Amino acid sequence: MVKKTKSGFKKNTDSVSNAFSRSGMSMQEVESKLVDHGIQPSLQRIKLAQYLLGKADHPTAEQIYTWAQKELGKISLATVYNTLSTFIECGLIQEFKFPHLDQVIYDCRMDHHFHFVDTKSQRLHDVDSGSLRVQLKLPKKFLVEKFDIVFKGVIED
Amino acid sequence: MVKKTKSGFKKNTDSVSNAFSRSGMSMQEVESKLVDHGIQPSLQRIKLAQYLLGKADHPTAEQIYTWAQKELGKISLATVYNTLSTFIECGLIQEFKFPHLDQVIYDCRMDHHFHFVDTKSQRLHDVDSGSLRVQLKLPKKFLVEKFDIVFKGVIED
DNA sequence: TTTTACTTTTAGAATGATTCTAATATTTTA
DNA sequence: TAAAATATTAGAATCATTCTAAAAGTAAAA
Repeated sequence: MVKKTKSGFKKNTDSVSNAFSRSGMSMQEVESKLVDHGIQPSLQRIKLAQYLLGKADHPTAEQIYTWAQKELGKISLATVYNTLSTFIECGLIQEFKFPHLDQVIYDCRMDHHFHFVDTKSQRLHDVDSGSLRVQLKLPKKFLVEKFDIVFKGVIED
Repeated sequence: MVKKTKSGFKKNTDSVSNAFSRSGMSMQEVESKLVDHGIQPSLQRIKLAQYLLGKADHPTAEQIYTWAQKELGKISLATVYNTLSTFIECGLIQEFKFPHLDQVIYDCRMDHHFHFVDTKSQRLHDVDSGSLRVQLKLPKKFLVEKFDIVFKGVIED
């Protein structure tokens, strides 16, 4: 379980490199963000959160794992999945599944938004919910609670 | 490969039951539909097409397999998947992947349409493309070629 | 502190949908 | 009919993700 703690706890920061000291959030900033979300800030969680919140762009679990291995030297793939589940549970990130991709992608944007898939690069771009208007005519017994949209296309150079 | 043939060919119709003689298409109708699409009408293909085109409602491969086993007595799961691929390749059906489901669903509607997921029953309902209007404001370099929408909600009794 | 109770991390096994492989059966063409 | 092509099959392989059960780490109680 992930429980709130009044104060953070000591971490074995021995093997911490500071590849990100210059980009994204600092360890401290990430740490308090985790605490804010009720997540105990272990080293692995801080590092993964740092990547997810500051550096990554719609990464897959595999990409996160690869990055984390470089960063931490050694981490279990199970930890990556466990941590991602925890982050999702606690509302730090969301996950998306796309028809064109057999892997889940993780997204640090927590607002309601959509995605554009560049079919050339396979890269994802965010589409703000404000840039979209949807009108739907259905029999009134269909009560729509939410909808997902994925746009596919190319990006002109 | 699936090649056009001038005429149909003999099938071992020995074990054919006619559970569907009263609903959906007849074997003959299905057979010519297959031929129209350049698909050699084997017994397995006819039966699966009969199910997909006339009886099934957004089935998964598993459901198709289960039905086919009852209908044909014996059929390989690989045949089900092979046949579905063939049907898709030849434009007889489409496949859809949904975020809420870990299996592909197969759809005999070939027009552009969308889906509504009833979160109570998990059942899918078709949404005609005409019942939807989407306005999108993106930077002009984003050239949208297509989009998928999935609506989620409940159906009032 | 020291003990005790939790929580986190881990390696590797398990799962489950789908695809692959390579052999056999069936059908078409020559 | 023989030869060539296509279809079907059982079972193995794949691959992302989840599960399991043990080991390591951390916090709170005594």
